[in-house]
Amino acid sequence: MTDNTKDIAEKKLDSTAQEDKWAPYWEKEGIYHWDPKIAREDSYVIDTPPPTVSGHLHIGHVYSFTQTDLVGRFQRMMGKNVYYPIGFDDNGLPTERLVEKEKNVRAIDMTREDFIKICHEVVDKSEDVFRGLFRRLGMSYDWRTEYKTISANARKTSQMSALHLYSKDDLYRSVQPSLWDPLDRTAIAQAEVVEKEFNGVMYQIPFTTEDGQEVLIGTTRPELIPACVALMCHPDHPRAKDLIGKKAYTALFEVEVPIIADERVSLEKGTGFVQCCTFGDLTDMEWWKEYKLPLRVIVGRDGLLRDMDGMGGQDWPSRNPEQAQKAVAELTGQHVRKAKTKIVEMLKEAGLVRSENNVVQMIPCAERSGAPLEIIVTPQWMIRILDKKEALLQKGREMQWHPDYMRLRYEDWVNNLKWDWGISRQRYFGVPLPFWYSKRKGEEGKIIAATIDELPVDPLTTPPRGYTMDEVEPEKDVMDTWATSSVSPQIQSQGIADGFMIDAERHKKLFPADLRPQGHDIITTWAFYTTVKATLHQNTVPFHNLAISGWCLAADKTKMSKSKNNVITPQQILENHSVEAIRYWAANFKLGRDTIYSEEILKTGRRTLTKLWNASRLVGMHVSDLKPAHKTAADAVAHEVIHAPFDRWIIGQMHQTIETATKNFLEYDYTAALEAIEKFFWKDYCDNYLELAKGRLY
RNA sequence: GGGCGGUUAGCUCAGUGGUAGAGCGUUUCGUUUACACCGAAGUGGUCGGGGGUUCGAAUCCCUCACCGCCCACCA
Repeated sequence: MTDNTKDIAEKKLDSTAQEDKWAPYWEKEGIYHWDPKIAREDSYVIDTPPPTVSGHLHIGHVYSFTQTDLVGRFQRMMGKNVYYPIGFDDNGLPTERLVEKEKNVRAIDMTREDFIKICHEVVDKSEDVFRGLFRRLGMSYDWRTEYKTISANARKTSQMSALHLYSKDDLYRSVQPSLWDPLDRTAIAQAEVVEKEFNGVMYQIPFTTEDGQEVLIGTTRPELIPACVALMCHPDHPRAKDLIGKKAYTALFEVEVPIIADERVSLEKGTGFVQCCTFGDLTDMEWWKEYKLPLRVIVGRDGLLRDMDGMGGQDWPSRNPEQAQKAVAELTGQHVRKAKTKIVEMLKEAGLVRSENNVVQMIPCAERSGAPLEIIVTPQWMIRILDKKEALLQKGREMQWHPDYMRLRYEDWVNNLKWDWGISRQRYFGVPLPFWYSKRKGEEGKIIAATIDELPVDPLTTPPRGYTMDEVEPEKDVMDTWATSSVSPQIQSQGIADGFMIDAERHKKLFPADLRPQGHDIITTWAFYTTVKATLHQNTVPFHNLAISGWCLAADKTKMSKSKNNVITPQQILENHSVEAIRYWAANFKLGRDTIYSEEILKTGRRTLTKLWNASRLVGMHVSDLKPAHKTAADAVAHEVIHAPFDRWIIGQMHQTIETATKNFLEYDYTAALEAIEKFFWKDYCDNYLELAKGRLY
């Protein structure tokens, strides 16, 4: 008996046994291997999302990754040489937080070296679990391509990207106000900001003008009064004419500031007057830049108030230096939140709180730590994107988005960009920025960039060519993980741009990719940043198609979350359902659509699998001894072996189904393909054809 | 505050101008030598509300409501 006939003799389908049986064969035969010798036009390149190693894979991964696998398998069936890699995004802040939690340590309490060592241990362990799950799910990856964003090759590619951008002045270092997370003590990018609701208090506080008039400002951040550099007023305010150009004195500190008119001050909200501080929010920053106001930064990297010594001196002239210094002494070293309470007390004592109203405010916070953000002035590495909005929009239009409306999220984001892309992080486990600062006489502070052949490099341990470690100050910052994952197509294709190539031949075959599959939650990060990099490096799109998948939601249509105790893990489903049933479930929902986890569909999946199995058994029972004289049905028809009208009918139906399913699949509509195939198989083939065929058989 | 998506049978979802669909559930009947089930027939919907365009609207336009997501510096 052959293996096949043995299978047929098995009455009941045992999916797991079948998987275990076939997996080694697929592996051995390299069924899913990409062949570098085959031409680009006969290939199909997928830029698989490398899952972030920051916890466990969730059911959403199973959902979306399976949807991509369907497309990959379809392209393979179309005869394409499919490049379908898998990687892990295993560095950066999310990973650090996982490590800190799992090992109960804090990065700031240990040496960088020790921390990185622990990081590697934790991610290796997590990745083993990820690998096991992906294999179990039947993902048709070419496992030879497996990469990590912290691997030597990824570090090299990522640093090469930095060097290329630096060489054309699209990457620059500058000391400027940037978004700062005081809890994780690092700069963050615009995409990592989330608005959170807080109950705050709006205070009305009087400033006085040089001629003794009182001007009430509205503020929810009185602790920033010492950082005030101007008093802003709307030009149409009834008092504007009289006040503009005059000097004002801040409350309590009595520091002299100019009164400036600007339309960004609202006449309706607050008092019509607002203090401009360095920095309370983005508008402050805009005013500071536009009116070339002085810098009075009083919030430190740890969120504590500091550096107010100049208060009352020449730089910060105060009418009442003694009172100012007293207040400074009280506030210095306090956390912004405590400082707020403290200063309100002091203001009240001085009779300077005219009103207070409870308000609900939306405050920008760090996505990862949840801490309210500060805008502080630090040296950071930025990628120039604000001047390239039009090019980025154009690239967005050159790519096919599935579904198409997801493009709007991208465009909306690009249109609303407010900051260049900050990529430096004051953290530890990440790809180092490949730069040093010279300490040599005559070139102190000069930035020294690594050369390509030195990559990957860790500036902390290796000096630039021609220098000793003593002659340079290494850059300590690492890159944000998006700075690296945004070159995933380039990591795979081993090249960045002309002159920045690791393997030019391979690059030609794999870049741009055909497909980027990803979730809609990271359009403004991964899809956006990858497009930025491809635009800046090659002035091309990074991929031709985006397949945007939805989320798997809990039964109450909300996101699964531990706090709500409504999480269903991949392991749980795998215990109760076969992989095929799970794949069937994932195939039932269109791209971009969120779905509610449904046992019903899984049951239908199992039923369908059983039906397939049994139909094969029926056919196998009767044809196992046949040695077909004709390879294809069309052949057999031509030779009049198949002559009955119902034979011809089913063959016709099959061809029509193939045509429909192929058309659907080419449009990334695997759901419609499934529907067509399912109808053909169940209704036409089983219910009609096989039932009729029984009359012939028995 | 702006944008996007959704709202279709009890449930999960298809359906983008031409007589309302699938699967599950449910009802009845039939099968039990491919099918811890399978088959046949049936039940079930004024397609979220209102208005408009059209010979004709689930589908296009306007408006409202609710749900979800994305975005937003309002002191």
